[in-house]
Amino acid sequence: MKRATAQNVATEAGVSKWTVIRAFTPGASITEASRAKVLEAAERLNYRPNLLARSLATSATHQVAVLVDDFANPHKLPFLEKLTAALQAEGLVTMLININQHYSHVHAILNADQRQVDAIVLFGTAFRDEMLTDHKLGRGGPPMFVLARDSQIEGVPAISCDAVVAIAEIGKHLLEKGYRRPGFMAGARTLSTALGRRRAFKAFWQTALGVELVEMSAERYSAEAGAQAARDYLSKVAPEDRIDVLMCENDALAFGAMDVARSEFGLRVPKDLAIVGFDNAAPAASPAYGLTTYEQPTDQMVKAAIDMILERAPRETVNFQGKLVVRESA
Amino acid sequence: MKRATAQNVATEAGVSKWTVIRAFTPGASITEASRAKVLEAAERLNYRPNLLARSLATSATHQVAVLVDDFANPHKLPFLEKLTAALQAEGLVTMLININQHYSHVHAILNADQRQVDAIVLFGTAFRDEMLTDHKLGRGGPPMFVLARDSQIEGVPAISCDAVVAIAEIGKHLLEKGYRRPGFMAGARTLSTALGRRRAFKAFWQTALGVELVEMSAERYSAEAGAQAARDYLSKVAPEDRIDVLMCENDALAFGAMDVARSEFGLRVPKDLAIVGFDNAAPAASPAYGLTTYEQPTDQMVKAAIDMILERAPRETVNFQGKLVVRESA
DNA sequence: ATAGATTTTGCTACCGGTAGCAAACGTGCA
DNA sequence: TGCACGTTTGCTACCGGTAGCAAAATCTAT
Repeated sequence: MKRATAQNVATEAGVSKWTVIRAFTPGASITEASRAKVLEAAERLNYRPNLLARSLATSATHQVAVLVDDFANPHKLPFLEKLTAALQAEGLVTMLININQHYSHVHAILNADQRQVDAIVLFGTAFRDEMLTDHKLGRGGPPMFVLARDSQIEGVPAISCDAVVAIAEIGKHLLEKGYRRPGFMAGARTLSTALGRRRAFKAFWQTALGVELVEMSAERYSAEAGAQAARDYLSKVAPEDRIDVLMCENDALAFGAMDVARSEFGLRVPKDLAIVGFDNAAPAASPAYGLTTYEQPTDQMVKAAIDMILERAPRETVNFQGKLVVRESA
Repeated sequence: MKRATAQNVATEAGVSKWTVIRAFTPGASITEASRAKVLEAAERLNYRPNLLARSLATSATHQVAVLVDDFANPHKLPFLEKLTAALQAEGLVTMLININQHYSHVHAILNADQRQVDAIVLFGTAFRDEMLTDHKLGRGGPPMFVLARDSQIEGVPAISCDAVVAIAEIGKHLLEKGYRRPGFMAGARTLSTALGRRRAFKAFWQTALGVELVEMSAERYSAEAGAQAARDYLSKVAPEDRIDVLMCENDALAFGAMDVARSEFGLRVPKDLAIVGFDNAAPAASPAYGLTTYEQPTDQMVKAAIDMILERAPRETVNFQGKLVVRESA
């Protein structure tokens, strides 16, 4: 049984298909009598308008592609929740695209473009700038935005949390607490400049105390990778030579690092090793971790993204200020 | 600058638009010469086919709506990762729909239907059966599937993890460990029958020892809600009257319960109170929790869902067997 | 009753592809 | 050279809507 079309309903109701359309268009010029007649016929035939056809005619799909590559970060889930809710509140639908080895940004952007999405949001994905600048992906396609990550790319505005301000606040807190031998754990080395946190943290200690940062890097942004990186460092360096505070590029890494420090090396956090994360993911608040971390203003960021997508705000990079969440770990 | 259409490319290349289409259709009847000519013209005009128009003509969008309402459960993220990856591997795209107070199942299903999705997956969402049975949503629309939850609804097959088998395994383990006073924490009371775990757990103890289950329920499926439910119970019941093992409907609840038991009531887990979860979410493996839990066979479930969507397998309810993951907490 | 204004309805053309048939083309063989 | 045959190309019709104009119907005022 095929679905009924406006034409079918029109025949059933004894009017033209344009009258049917009008009955379903709020504010259209139509008499109550015809509207009622049409709606009744539509009900009988179980008619539901075809949004695909509408999108084709109006060239607006009200679909937004959201690219994600980092499903190991628990912080992504509530963020994604807010993003989808906000999009839906504006009548937009989320096309969730999983970027991985089998499905690159190029794939994703090409596909989203051909599906005529209204916008493409790179939600914290790790990409090389060349990919977007070299490639012809930019021209003529839907507007692109980078959310929760930096972007230096012309024409691709970023909506992110100001790393310099955040790191300054974190650094100040650590300095006051008396930590003097800082370490930094980055995820996915080649792309870690993406967040600017490493750079800012390094610069902070350089300026404040003239000390050199101990750097380590995890394979990916996940608790397991963070655990492994911490394990490598701790088993390599003698207790007396170790850092006294470890800043992790995000909470996922910090959870892994804290687990290893405590359970495999018997270190007390923060007494033997203080740990700081970034994102304020849910487990950070748990007494099991009590992780000092930095909370991104996700509500503001989501709102800003939506405003740009809908052209209610200029499409240019914006940085928001988050807030330090001090807990037991540092 | 508008996007180029097949007609534009045709004019540019000096052929008809059907020849252009053929140049982009694998296996179509076309000479190498024309194909080259067309591809070159297409390149010049930066032509990209419009999948919306194709979908309209072929009535296949290769889009699958995935409904989620439970973003507080960390288990959802890796599961969603697998699901999207598997869909993408089959050329399907995920329309992620966030079910919440402002956007009901009815909204979501109506919208997805009008967008002509190829299938709708209710991914662990809590819905009342009447909603799907009463409503005309079923008829004529895309096929619907329930993933990671039970479904008694005619025509809406479920792909889930066998609760009876799972609970039997968990129960057997707890019995062997010597626990005798079991408690169960459900999420979202009105819908908790959805998972069948409570029922199975109750029946298990009834049959095995003839003991009555102590039941508590959380407002939602989240760590916070689990914490609150545990707090209510522990502060109400004197230490000597308490249960000795608490089975939580999912890990999110278990994390909250364990946090409260340890940090607010000073209980040792599992000595004073053993705790069991369900899902084997990432933090369960962390030494900070060491949660004994049950792992759903997500890979199998995803594969089964895809097979049903693509009609490679009969569209009927299937139950898979997961496996018990024993850790320190019980 | 009638002219004029206003509302309602129907129409053509279009969005950008696909399906499948018919005509044009090229080739091999008698 | 002519014909049959297979391949390539172009065509009409269609998918299910929208835009905006023209015709028809209704309303208002004289």
